[in-house]
Amino acid sequence: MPRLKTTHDIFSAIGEPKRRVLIEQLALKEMTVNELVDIVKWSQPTVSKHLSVLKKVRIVSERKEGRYRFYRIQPEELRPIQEWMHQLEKYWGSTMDQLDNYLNLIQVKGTDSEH
Amino acid sequence: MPRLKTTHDIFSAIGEPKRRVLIEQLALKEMTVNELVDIVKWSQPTVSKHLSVLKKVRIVSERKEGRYRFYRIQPEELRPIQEWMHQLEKYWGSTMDQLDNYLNLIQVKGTDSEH
DNA sequence: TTGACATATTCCCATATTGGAATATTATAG
DNA sequence: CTATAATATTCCAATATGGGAATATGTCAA
Repeated sequence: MPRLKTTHDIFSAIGEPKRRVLIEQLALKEMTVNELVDIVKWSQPTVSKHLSVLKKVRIVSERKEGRYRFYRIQPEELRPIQEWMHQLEKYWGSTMDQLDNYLNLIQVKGTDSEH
Repeated sequence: MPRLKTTHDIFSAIGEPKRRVLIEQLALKEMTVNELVDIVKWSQPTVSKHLSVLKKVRIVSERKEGRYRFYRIQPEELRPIQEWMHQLEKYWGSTMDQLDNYLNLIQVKGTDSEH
């Protein structure tokens, strides 16, 4: 048998670098497709398509207003990832905890959203 | 221009469900390829290949011992993911923090590694 | 209404990805 | 040495993916 389907969950969604960039931008504020296009400098269809998969996995939601569509992050949807990481931490103790503390302490350098 | 390359970083690596299963198993203990095969019930080449990409992104390391190869998790390599999430949290305040607390409190149900 | 704007969708192509099967490689046992 | 165990690698086929270009859709402005 050939291969199965590629489930489109949160994990695979953020596997795409461009999608991460979109998320980073939308983390700052709700935005319109063209606003995003202006910022990231990709074609409008490219942005729309990526938004579409982000929408499918619920990490972004869409609000229509006239001919504009505002996209906004749904942070809770990152929960599965956090949970997954925490599950793993259970078996490692220190290593990741240290990181956690480190990060909580230093609230850190610039956003790394270089595109 | 057609498309570019798919950078093989940690994010895309854990986008694959099977790879997550392998990580979950290796989180418990260092293991051999065949041990993993016994557990997950996929073909040996399938396991080896996934291990190979996990190795490439450094989330697992390999220790040779005779004809056996022990694979082990390198937890620090999940750091970029944690950092990324934390960066995002900066802009959201409560939502994810609450989750964080919740998770730290209840150290939780069984592993969800059903295969 | 009509034209322009904002966005989504479709079609196509190049490439990436995964799994299976077969085979190569390495190392140990006998 | 040789057979076999443990694992990696190669080759192949099916499918998924992402981008470009063109087009469709919906909505406002004049």
